[in-house]
Amino acid sequence: MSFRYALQKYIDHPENHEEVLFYDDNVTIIKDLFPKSLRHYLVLPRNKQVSRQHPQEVFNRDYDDFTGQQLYNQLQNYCEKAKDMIIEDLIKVLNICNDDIEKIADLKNFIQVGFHTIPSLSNLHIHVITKDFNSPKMKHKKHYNSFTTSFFINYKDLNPKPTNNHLDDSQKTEYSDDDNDSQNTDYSTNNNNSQTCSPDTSLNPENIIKNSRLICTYCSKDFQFKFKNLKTHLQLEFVTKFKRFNVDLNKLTPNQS
Amino acid sequence: MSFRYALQKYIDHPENHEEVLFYDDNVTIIKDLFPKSLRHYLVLPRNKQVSRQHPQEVFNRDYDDFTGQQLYNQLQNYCEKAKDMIIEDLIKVLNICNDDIEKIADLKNFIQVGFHTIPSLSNLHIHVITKDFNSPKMKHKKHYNSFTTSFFINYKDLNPKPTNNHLDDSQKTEYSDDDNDSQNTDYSTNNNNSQTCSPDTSLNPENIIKNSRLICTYCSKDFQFKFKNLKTHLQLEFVTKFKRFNVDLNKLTPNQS
DNA sequence: TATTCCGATAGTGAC
DNA sequence: GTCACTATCGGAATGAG
Repeated sequence: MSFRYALQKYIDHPENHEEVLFYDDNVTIIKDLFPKSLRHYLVLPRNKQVSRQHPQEVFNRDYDDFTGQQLYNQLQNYCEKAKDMIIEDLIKVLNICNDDIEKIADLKNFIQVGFHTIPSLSNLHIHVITKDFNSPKMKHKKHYNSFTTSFFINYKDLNPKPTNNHLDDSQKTEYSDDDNDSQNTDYSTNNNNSQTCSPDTSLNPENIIKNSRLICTYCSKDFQFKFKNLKTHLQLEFVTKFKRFNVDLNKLTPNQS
Repeated sequence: MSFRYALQKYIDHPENHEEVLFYDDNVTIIKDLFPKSLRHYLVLPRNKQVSRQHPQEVFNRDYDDFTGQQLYNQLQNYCEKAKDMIIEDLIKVLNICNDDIEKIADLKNFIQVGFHTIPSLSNLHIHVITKDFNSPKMKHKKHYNSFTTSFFINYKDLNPKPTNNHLDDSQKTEYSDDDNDSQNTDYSTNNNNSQTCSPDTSLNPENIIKNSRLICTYCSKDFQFKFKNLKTHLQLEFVTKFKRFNVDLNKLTPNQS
């Protein structure tokens, strides 16, 4: 078995692995073993047919026992569950009051959910990850850009049912809001395709993560291709964001409670 | 004083420095502090006017007290002296009999003399160096290619008096040999400009040492741009060449007797 | 874009 | 192309019998 099936074991035998946070017949939810942020979980559909799909097509076909739309809705619930698990964990770690709605809402907005355009691991997996990107395992430009450019596909953008997701304000209509959940979540990323590249290469997803400059997700500062500088800066942004909590920042370790 | 005048001290105060092997009013001869071969000496003209010349022009003008041709002839003698010093040193180190003409002739052919097209150090300096290029200080491609491509200007090719140096066999005539010394020396290098590059960049000396592939000077094997592989190979070639001498090869240390 | 190892490539600073 | 330091960029292997 090649490295491309490194996630298979969590699908086949979720009960055997420490890093499994939850499983049922439909999904396994694990801590990413190489977390790129303070919290970085993966939702793994266990259905064999689904697990071998590519992100861009998984919801645009039907399966033996369910439609693409049904699958989308089902997995969306598991993604919400993964988000909730992150929130619950952070509430504990950060000593947040359960009724501090503002802080909790802020944390929810600090989580993004979606796929990589070209995953290296073959088993379909959904990233549920906080947006600090402050982690020792965040080691190079492609790591960062895989979450902060259009290489990252937000889960919401894959809903096979047409919505107003892709319409700008002038095109929005009142009836378009029917099926969207009304949570105050923000899955958006810095999909800065507008950088000057030759047109052919900019369309290639591999080149997007290779050639996109490093833009801070907090403040949009451009670090060109100086990854170390970005790392230092992200650590500062992290401290700025989390120092208001009653906790030793050194104990905010990626995927560790 | 910037690093570009690192050699100035040997010109101003040759008596103060351990690495000075010889000096008189005209030149200082030193061991290169970062030898790129088993033996790597530098001949430094001490005349202020001469010291600030560029290699390509130094012999094509006249000076207050001598002509370019006179300077060329004078420095040629000092280069021969530096070569002789290397030979004498190696005869000792390698336990060679003084009457072993063959081995000594072979060593002479194993030394090259000349300039870098674009020296980084401003004081004019002539490299007198064995052609093994087997040294811990040989650290990257530019080091190697600066001695083995047309970036290296053989001293003989700078004689301002027209000779047959640049004529091919069909153009050679009997009168053209008048002023050349008749020693059995070979200053030639692998000036492989014929590698496929775009014409504009291949003419740029900086691009020659950057873009020329790494070719073994012993066997012409092409190592592309794999410098580490070349290093390993040069060490093997070195052992092959010197194992016939009665000496522990580990003691053949660059510029150390 | 899974990681890790190794090495090639590139920029800087040096007083 | 001086050196030495740091960092970025780039390829290859990775399994299992």
